[in-house]
Amino acid sequence: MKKEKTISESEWVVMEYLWENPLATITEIRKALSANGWSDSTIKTLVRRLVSKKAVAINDEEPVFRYKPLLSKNECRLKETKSFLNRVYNGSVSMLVTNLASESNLNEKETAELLSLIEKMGKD
Amino acid sequence: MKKEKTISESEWVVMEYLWENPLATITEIRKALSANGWSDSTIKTLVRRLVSKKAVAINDEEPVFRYKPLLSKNECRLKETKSFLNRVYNGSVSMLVTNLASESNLNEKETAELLSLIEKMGKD
DNA sequence: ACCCAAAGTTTACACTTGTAAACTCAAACG
DNA sequence: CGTTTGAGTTTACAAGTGTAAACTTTGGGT
Repeated sequence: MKKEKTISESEWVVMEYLWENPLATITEIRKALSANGWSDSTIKTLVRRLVSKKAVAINDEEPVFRYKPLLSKNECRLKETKSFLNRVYNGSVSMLVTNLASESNLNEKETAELLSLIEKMGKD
Repeated sequence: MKKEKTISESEWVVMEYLWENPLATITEIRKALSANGWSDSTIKTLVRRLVSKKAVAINDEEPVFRYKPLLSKNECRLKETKSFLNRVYNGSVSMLVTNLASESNLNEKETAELLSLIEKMGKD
């Protein structure tokens, strides 16, 4: 069993940026993320940790290093979604959606339609 | 700013049990959860932490202590769901559902219907 | 040729989480 | 009554996270 390193909340923010800007330099990353109130050091640490988790790779052809995500946004999302679903909703998509629906303002009929569609998704 | 103590993954398992069995005694909790491979001590620690996080209350009227959840499953779920949505899907329900739909086997038309329903939910 | 700022590396430190042993105290058993 | 046992409390300890300072090296400017 490998370790299955997870991406932490703060690290996600960095990943989001890298997904939008693959091959960014640190300067770029710093510029963009310092708005979050993070210091230089913090950002460097986050990037370094992502590299050591093999979520980001370093391109060191040129004088400057460029950082590139190794995992796609989609695969990360799916993984997170799955673990979230299991933890909070026993893996049941329909329960999740029911909850979302009840939080917003769908009426009875709409909710029913929604659920029947979800059912078609097969394994909830 | 209050601390916003969060319930960890392991603690969540304990909460699940308490939601099903409010006012359970430790012995009961232990019996039920030792199946997860946790030692006695571990379970006691988890319960204690939940108490200190004010997620669980102690009823000490009788000789034995009984533990009771202070937060409902629904409110915990909603809170988790919201933070998950923000973290992973920028708070967009429709993006989440799109992703779930694409993972299963909805066809074009079904997916479209699903999305239009989700749109009716207002704020994505 | 020399200094500085920025890139990259090392070290730090408190808090949370997973996991659990050790200790204390009272009730139950024999 | 003394001993075992389980409930509750204290202490432990490594890994992960948030957050960042300090140190080192090096290309660019003067």
